Parts: sequence; C-alpha cells; structure tokens
Amino acid sequence: MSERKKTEQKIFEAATELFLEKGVDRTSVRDIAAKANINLALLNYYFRSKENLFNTIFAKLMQENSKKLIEILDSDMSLKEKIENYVVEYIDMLLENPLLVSFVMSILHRSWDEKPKMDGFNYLYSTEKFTKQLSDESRKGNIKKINPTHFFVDMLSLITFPFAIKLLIMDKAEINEREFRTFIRERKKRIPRLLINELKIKSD
Amino acid sequence: MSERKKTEQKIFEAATELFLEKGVDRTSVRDIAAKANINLALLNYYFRSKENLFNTIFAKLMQENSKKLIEILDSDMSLKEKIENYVVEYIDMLLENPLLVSFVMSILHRSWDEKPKMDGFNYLYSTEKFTKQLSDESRKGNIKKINPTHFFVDMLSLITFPFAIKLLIMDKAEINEREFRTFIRERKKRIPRLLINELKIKSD
DNA sequence: GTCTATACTCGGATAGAC
DNA sequence: GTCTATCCGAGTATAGAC
Repeated sequence: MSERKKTEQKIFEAATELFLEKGVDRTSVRDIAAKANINLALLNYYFRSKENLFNTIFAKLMQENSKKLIEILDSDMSLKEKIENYVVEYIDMLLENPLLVSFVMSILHRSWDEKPKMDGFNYLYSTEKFTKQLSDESRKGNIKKINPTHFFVDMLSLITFPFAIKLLIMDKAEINEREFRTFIRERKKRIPRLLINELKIKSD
Repeated sequence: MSERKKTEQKIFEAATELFLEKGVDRTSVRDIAAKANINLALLNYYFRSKENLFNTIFAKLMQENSKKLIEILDSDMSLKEKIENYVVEYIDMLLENPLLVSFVMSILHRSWDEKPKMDGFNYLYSTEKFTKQLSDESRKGNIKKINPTHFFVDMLSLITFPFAIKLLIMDKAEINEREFRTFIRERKKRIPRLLINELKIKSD
C-alpha cells in the first residue's frame, strides 16, 4: 500500500473509531487528526471537509453491509423465505454494527433539516426483482394484491425504527441493554410473521 | 401580560417559526434574537441555552398535541376502535405539524449521539390502560396472547418511520410532496388492518 | 506529501456596564 | 431587563518551509 493510501487509511480509521465512540457531532476534526497522528492541514488535504469524510465512511459501511441484503432480494428464494431472511440479516446487521445505526440516525436527521444525500440507502431499495416477484405472485393468486411501496416501507419501519427509539423502549419497558437485544431478536420471528400474514400467502 | 412574559413570548415565537422554516440545526441563536428584535444576551437570560429553548418548545408542542392521543388510549372504546382512532389521529398530527416531525428527528438523533432526554415522549407511552385492555381481551380469548411492548413498538414504527424516510420514499417511488401525503393517508387504513390482523380479533 | 503557523468565519455563551 | 463587547470552540482554509 502506498504512503498516500496508508495516511488516508489512518485518518479513515481514526475517524471511524471516534465517530463510533463519541458520535459524529461530538467528534471534532482536530480530535481525528490527533488520533491519526497527523495534523489538521493534512486531514483537509485528503478529505476536503468533515462532511465529506463522514460521507465516505458511511458509503463504505453501507456497501460492506448491504451485500447480503441485496443478494437476498435478488435471489430466487420464495417470497416467504426472502422476507424471513431479509429481516433476520438486516436485524443482525444493525445489532452488530452500532455505528451503522448511529450513522443512519445522522443521515435521517440531516435529511430533514438539510439536503437529501440519501444515496447510501440505495442498497436497501434495490427492489426491482423483489417488486416483480410480488406482482407475479399476486397475479398467480398466491398472495393478495399489494402496493409494493407500502409493503417495503412496512418492512423497513418494523426493522429499523425500534433501534431509533432504543432508549425510549429501554426506559418505558424498564429493560437493560442486554434485554433490549433480546427484545430485538424476538422481532426476527415477529416481523416476518406480521408481514406474511398481511400478504396472506396460502402456502409456501 | 407582564413585560417579562412579553419578551419571553417574543423569543419563543420567533424560535418556533425559525425552527419550523429552517430546521433546528440551521437556525442560529443570532437568527432568533434578530427575529425577536432583542439581542443575543437577552435570549440567554431567558433561556439559558439553545438546547434549553428547544426543549421548552418541544415540550409545549408535545403537550398540546398529545391530548387527543392520550384520550383515545384511556377511553373505553373497543380495542379495534382504539387502534383505528389512534393511528388516524397520530398520522394527522404528524401531517399537520411538520415541526413536530422535525423535532422528533432531532430528539431521536440526539438520543443516539448524546444523552437521553426523551421525556417529551411520555405522551405516546402512557399505555397502562391500553396494556391492561390487551391482556383482558387476551384472557377472554378475544385476541391472541401478545407482548404489549412489541405491539406498541410495531404501531409506533409503522406510523412514525415513514415520515423519517420521507425523502427516500419520494425519491425511490418517484412521487412528489402531494403524492407523499396521499401515500401517508393510505396508511391510515393499512396500519390498523395490519395490526388488528396480527391480533386476530375474532369479532368486534 | 507532510508539516507549522496562522487566520477567517460562524455559532453558542457570558461578563460587566447601564 | 437589556445592552455591548468579548470569548471560546469548531470547521475550514492557506501560506510557506521541508
């Protein structure tokens, strides 16, 4: 690896760790430079801005983690299997990657107050094949006719939102971190059941 | 109204308007002071910090908007009616109050990177009566046995999350603002059906 | 490519005079 | 209460040496 790459990598890793530890907003570019053992000017030389650095990290994380999800949606599993696998993989991904949840929250928040920039989310929305499957099955009478957008939004909501209100859930249900993870894991069975129930698949 | 109250009120209103227009993060305390025709120091005299000002506004908004929702949950409607009414009222509330959505996003985001402070959410979680009703109906065999926390999280997720990913939905489904509102309105029927379906209420 | 040093802007917060 | 002036931290940028 070239010197250039090595330095870029150092900055990248320092930033990722700090973002994870302290959150994006509470991490300053000076912190990052210090942790990477370089100076501020150099950080600016490689990544023009903190925003850009963040986006780079986010995109990479998304890319790494989305492979499995895309594969599932594009596979030739049955609809039922697809839903079950997608939900499980997605939940596991968020459970194992707190940084990802934190980043998603950052993006969602920004998208409200600022500009779109939701490119990173493409991965969870490459649904052409999945959508086609829904309409095919519908035509064959195997499932109810359904609006694919609604269905996908339902699925994403049920999977993702509980992570966003983690603290609220822990507070109100009076559970700790460990119990929260158990709660989330229970949803791996619950969510597919709910969704498939809605599709009213007669048999699989 | 005293002079003190009048100034406080001016600041409060200016802040609310600006937060709505530009979003919380893109509104500076100097903007607020300017709009309220006072100076920066005075803003800090009344509200010790921007954070505190935000929390005050948020709490008031929540309090105002939560009445209907609490009434529904604490009423003596049937479970089915309760769910239907709750979903409709909640969605209408978010549709009519973009500031609220923006604020909720701010809070959720902060709760990840920073500290809890989710007091404002108490309103949507005063579920004692609702929970009791769920277990009563369950005991009587009218509905399936169910974990009330999961059920409530499902409901909140399905209602709230689509607002959080509004831009993503508009982008991917290729719809405009008006069509997004229609999409959301469709969910007023969809979500209760999904939830009630899960409860498997035999009759109402 | 990497460094020091320096500086400009902006936003939040405060000291101290009136 | 209300003001002016000031401070501090954070992001960004750049000049200039090595």
